[in-house]
Amino acid sequence: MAGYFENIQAVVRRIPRGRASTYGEVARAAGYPGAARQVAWALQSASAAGIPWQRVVGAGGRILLPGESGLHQRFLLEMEGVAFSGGRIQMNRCEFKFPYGKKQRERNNG
DNA sequence: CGGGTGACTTCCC
DNA sequence: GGGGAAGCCACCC
Repeated sequence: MAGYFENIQAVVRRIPRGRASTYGEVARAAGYPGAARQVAWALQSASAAGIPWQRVVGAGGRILLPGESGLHQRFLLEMEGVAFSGGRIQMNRCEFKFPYGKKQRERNNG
């Protein structure tokens, strides 16, 4: 059985270029509703190398990563075409919604 | 086992 | 829109 990291990473990898999702949504799509903090924890861990971590943001499209890391994240997102307005991502245009339902969730994890 | 921590979220003022 | 409170859960001491 895949562990926490693997499930979360598999889900994050599903987020297409130019789109973004939230910690809570990723947690839900990975099968861990309510584990938003663990998503953040998984991303900052060493195993996060190679996954599009920048596409995961806070509820409402806010970047929660503090300091320069946050600026870097915004830069990476703008580079791939994610639209910002004010300090937030325009989620109405750029949010990626995971397909839900049993089979589809298996696809997310697998 | 208990307590502190955090790239969270939601609700309420 | 800022700020506090509560709920959340894996990790580390």
